[in-house]
Amino acid sequence: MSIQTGKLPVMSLRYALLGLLHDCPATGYDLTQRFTQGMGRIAWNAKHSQIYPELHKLTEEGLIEVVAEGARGKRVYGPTEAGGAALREWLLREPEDGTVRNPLLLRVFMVGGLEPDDATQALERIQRYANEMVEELTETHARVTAETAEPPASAYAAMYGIYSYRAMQEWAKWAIEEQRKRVD
Amino acid sequence: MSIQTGKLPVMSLRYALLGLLHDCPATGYDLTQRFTQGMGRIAWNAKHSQIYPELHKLTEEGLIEVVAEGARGKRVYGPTEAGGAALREWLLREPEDGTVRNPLLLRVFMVGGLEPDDATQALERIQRYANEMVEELTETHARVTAETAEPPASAYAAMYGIYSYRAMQEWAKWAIEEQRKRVD
DNA sequence: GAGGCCATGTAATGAGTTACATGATTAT
DNA sequence: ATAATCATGTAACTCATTACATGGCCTC
Repeated sequence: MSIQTGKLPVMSLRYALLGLLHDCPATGYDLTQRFTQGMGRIAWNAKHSQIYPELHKLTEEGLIEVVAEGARGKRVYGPTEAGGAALREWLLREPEDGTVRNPLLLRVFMVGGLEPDDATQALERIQRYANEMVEELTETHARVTAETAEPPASAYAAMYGIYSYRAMQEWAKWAIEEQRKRVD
Repeated sequence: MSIQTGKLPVMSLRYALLGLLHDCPATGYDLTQRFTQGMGRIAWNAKHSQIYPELHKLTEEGLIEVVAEGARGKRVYGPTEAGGAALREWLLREPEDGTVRNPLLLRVFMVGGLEPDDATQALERIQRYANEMVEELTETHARVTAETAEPPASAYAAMYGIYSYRAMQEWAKWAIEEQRKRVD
């Protein structure tokens, strides 16, 4: 039993990869796609240039392994026993809340820097954006749940997105109302 | 008229700083506090080690200036005309949606990697966490709006947090229900 | 055979965190 | 006096993005 002295490194990317591979074995290319289409929009993103080296490290450490090979140097990875254990251990750990980052929100919280009319327009744009995202994610969720029986990370992510963009709509409505009050 | 070839650098930090200084002139120390207490939890965070150098750069570029000095080398910054213009320009720009990052969500979307019981417990923990956040942010919002007349970035951020953590509660309820279905 | 997608990798640069470092002021 | 908070800064390191680079496979 070891005593925790310093902080654990975050390294969420490796757990993101372990989690995605747990849902379904995949190539680095597949994982890149899944990031940009699914979870990348909601919780975490990574580019192939970061994914490939991380897959190598995880393989060296025995947390994942090549489960199939194919044309064009294709390598399908899956988690090992140790990898599954590492994932579970991370999931059950008390979640220290790491850094949150959302450039879109940063932008809208700054509307105080605009003239009231411009601010209202910016907020209305947010409403429209939230509408679009709810629609898009509703489709995504339907597609993802149709494909697989169990709800994997992407289904959870899509549904979370639906709830949270609805919240964004409500917030924008509230904020527009606030703006209206300020003008009067 | 120039044609955009490459991508614009993101540099959200500088706009975060410009926005916060627009709400109210502040020192690097103040800004650090505001990040960790307010918006840092919801949209963007930065440490003093990143803030101070950026304040220097912004000063060199004439976007902010020292509006007051005090004891202990204290320097209060405020935006210049050019800084205000740069902020407005950024706010009105079509928002390309930059990378979102939320380690907490990443974690909960991975509950597929757990046994049903453990998954349910993890989701219940999320519910409790969301409850706490709603309470905390309700207080924050009340305090922030009491202090200043106009709603600045921190008030918007707090209210957004309230809506979005309520969404998290609803999502967790849904996810727990899904888990229950899987067990049957 | 040409264009698009699949599939992998590395190098250079930029952004962010942790750790190191210092010192004045204020409250107890 | 001594601890907490105010206030600033730099250096080393890690993490993430962009750009560079290559080549096979598949469809039209």
